Amino acid sequence: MATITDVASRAGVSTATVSRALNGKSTVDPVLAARVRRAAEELGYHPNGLARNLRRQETAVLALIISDVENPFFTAIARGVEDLAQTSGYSVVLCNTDENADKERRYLDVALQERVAGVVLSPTGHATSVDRLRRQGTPVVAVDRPLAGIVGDQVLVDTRRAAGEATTHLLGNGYQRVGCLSGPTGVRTADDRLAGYVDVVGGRSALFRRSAYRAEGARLAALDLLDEPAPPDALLVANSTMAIGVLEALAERGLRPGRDVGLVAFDDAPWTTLIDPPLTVVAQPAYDVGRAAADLLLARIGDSTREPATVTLEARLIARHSSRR
Amino acid sequence: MATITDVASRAGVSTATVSRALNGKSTVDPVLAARVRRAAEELGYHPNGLARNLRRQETAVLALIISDVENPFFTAIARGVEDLAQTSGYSVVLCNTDENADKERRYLDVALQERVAGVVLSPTGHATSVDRLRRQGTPVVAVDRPLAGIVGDQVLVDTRRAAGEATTHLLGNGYQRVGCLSGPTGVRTADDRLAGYVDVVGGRSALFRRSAYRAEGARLAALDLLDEPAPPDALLVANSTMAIGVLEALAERGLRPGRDVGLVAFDDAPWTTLIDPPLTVVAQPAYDVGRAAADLLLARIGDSTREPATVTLEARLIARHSSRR
DNA sequence: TTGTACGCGTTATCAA
DNA sequence: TTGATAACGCGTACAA
Repeated sequence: MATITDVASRAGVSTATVSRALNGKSTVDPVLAARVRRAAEELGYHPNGLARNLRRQETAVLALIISDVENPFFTAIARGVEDLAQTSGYSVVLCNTDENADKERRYLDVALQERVAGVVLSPTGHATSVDRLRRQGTPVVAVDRPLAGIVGDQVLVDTRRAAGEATTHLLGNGYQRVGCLSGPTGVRTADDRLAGYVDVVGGRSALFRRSAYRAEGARLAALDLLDEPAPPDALLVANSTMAIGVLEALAERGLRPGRDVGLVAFDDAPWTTLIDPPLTVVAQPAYDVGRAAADLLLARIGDSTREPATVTLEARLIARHSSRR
Repeated sequence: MATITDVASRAGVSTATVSRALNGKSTVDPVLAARVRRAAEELGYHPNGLARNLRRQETAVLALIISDVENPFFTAIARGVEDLAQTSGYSVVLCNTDENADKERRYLDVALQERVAGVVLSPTGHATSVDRLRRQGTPVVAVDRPLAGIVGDQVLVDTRRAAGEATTHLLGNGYQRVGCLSGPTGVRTADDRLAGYVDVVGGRSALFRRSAYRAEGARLAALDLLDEPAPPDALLVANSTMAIGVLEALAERGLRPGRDVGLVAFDDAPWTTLIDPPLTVVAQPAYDVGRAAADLLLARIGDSTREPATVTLEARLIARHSSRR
């Protein structure tokens, strides 16, 4: 693999000149510059990013650490982050933690060791520690869920309010016993959505189960709820992956969404309009969350002293047919 | 940020000893080793991966470059790659090219410049060039689609045969005019699936359209086909994203899957069992494709002289109700 | 077993 | 405008 030294000797100049010519920094004699470019071309020279970053003490890559690549909500965020980052010449690498604290820690280590320019993180849980990154000066912005006990940049969705609104919507459509299926305790979004639900129905009549943010867990939880002596006649479900499990559970019990059991789920996944009846959803502006996060991150990279910002975006209810009889 | 030098002076030893102690390579006096670890701990020392990789001329990260993060097929591959890579201590970073040749080129450059240990690539199209990577000695394995004109490791799915089988299945279920909706020309999987379809129906009676591997494109293409004077009474659709568009098109025309228009689509997306009627699919072993690719890549990293291997996995038809009347 | 010293490939500083 | 040279932080011959 050709190095800058090879190019230099081939062009008959110093490495310094090669560097200057190729980076277009300081001004270089056009003739020399052309010679250098030619030599580089002929040698198939590509600068070694490792050496460059080591020298410059910076990298043009952002790490995006999310908990589930298979969840459309997070992939939409990824596209948002990517699109904005690209405009500033940053590349984005995606790391999937699979809701696993160990993997998360490992990827945070990688981010630290590889000295990425910044990280966008959707923390798996309580135990997430970004201390080392912050100590080292690597900017971190939290998305979707806040970082426990840390003041810093973050982009959140007002999911509690949205959960309340969805519950009210169900009640308004004549359902009497609205239940809720939420994610794991300690995961902020799950806690918030449950809280928003409780805000409306009141603590005494709350009827809910919690499970992992997965289809299978939700299916079991839903079955459990439906088999109660006094089962719910409507369900608020905390994300679209769980919604899949809930729909399966309803099918197993021969219950029809809407008519038998009202349904509202978080996240406007692409398939929600395809099913019968179409699913009423709480659409989160995932793409915009991603863009906002990248925006905050880039701003922070540019100026580490600015005030930490919290951006809160609104979710909106899209009423379709699964929430009416 | 603490460096190895800081640790060395704090522990009262040389940097060489610190390096040895922390990497557990050569043998070090236990007492000194403990002192080193303690000093490192106190300083919050984390080795600089850039410097380390520069020195070692290697990195423990794999790049996975795919064309669509929002396609469950690719995310499943991602999990396969990741799971296998983890067992060997490699991290995986995901790059989304969005079916865009420019982005792809950019990410290939990043991979080259950052000197990743290897890359798993699902090439967007004809123009994909991995010459530079290969020249540099970075192993590349192609997944899903082969790299044009290159002999190298690859993991493919026998999608042509599967397309033929699906077509036969539709014909066998009494559909008379089976049509096909495939992806863009030049994308190997799209070409193959179309070819598999033509293999069965014969060139003269072929009734097909091609569009981007996207819902909207497929919707339009499906509408176009359905509005023909002699429209198809069954459709083979080349992926699950397109299937969404096709289902929308059918709904717009008031056509019911199965009864009015038989339907088989590639990829067993999570929602395919939720719709009514459940979608008959050609399930590709995406997760296994990912594992196999990582396996090949790791083997190649370990031994660059081994024979290039092509792994071909089989897809299987899952007959549900959208393909019968 | 430990330390000294060099080099990995760049870029930035300083003289010329 | 150009070139020699010193870092960046680490790992590893080689010598002690």
